[in-house]
Amino acid sequence: MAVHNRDIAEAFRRMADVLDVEGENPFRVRAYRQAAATLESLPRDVGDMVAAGEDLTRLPGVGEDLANKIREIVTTGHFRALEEELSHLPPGLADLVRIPGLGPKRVRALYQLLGIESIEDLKKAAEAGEVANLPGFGARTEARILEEIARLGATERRLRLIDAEHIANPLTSWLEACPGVGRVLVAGSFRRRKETVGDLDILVTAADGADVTRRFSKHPDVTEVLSAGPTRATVRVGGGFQVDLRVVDENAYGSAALYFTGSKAHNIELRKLAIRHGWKLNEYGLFAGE
DNA sequence: AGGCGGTACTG
DNA sequence: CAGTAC
DNA sequence: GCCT
Repeated sequence: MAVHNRDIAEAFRRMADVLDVEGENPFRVRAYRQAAATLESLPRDVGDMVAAGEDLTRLPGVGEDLANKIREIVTTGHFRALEEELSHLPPGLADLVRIPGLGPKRVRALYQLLGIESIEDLKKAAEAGEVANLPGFGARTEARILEEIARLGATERRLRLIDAEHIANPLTSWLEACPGVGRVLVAGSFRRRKETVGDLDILVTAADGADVTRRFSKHPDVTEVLSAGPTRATVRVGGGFQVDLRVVDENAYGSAALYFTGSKAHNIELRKLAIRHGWKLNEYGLFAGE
């Protein structure tokens, strides 16, 4: 059975999760995730490239090492480095870092302090109220963990663009009518008109951000407030769809619109370009370096 | 060999 | 301040 | 881990 890009990407992601929990160098972890993303967006089957003897290191984020690992997976169907790493950990532990709010440090704390080895274990512990007592955790974190676990079963959370639009439009009108709000722009992948949208990134200009995020958090469609501060709020609306609201000053509108429209890869290239010119680019503007 | 994005919110 | 997310 |  042929190995496809998707399978290799999944293996690399799994490797990243395991290394993450093991406390490996975060940049090494990121390299696996980056390569996984490259493979998934690749229009060609990497197996064909291997068969044709093509140079895999030409792919962005794929160097000598990962090219060898891709070849290994394609030709043998095995990924020995992953199997090796997995033997160091309970098999279900690495899954925990996929729960939003849980990074490698918290997962290790759960494992060491409560012996939690899987999402199943975590669910039981959280239901028993044991998680809230851990250092760095609290009642709110515990509640959120349970919600995230419940969401995990639900089928893919991405929405088709048209469905995202039906959520975005009323929110946009509502924000435009909000006192103190100037411009309103739905940025992110929605603005890039991607086929599906994972969340909504709404950019707003206002002088008093805290007031806007506070009002927004009380919008009738908001079912859950994940965070809310003076410049940003993250909420979920009916159906569990995530909406990020960012508030910037009017004079940062242009750079914020650029920044929050992305894509992430595009932003990274732009930042590099700025650095090469001795400048610094962020969501607030383009500035002279240092 | 040395850098790897920069900023905001929670606990 | 550490951890996490974006 | 990759990239410059």
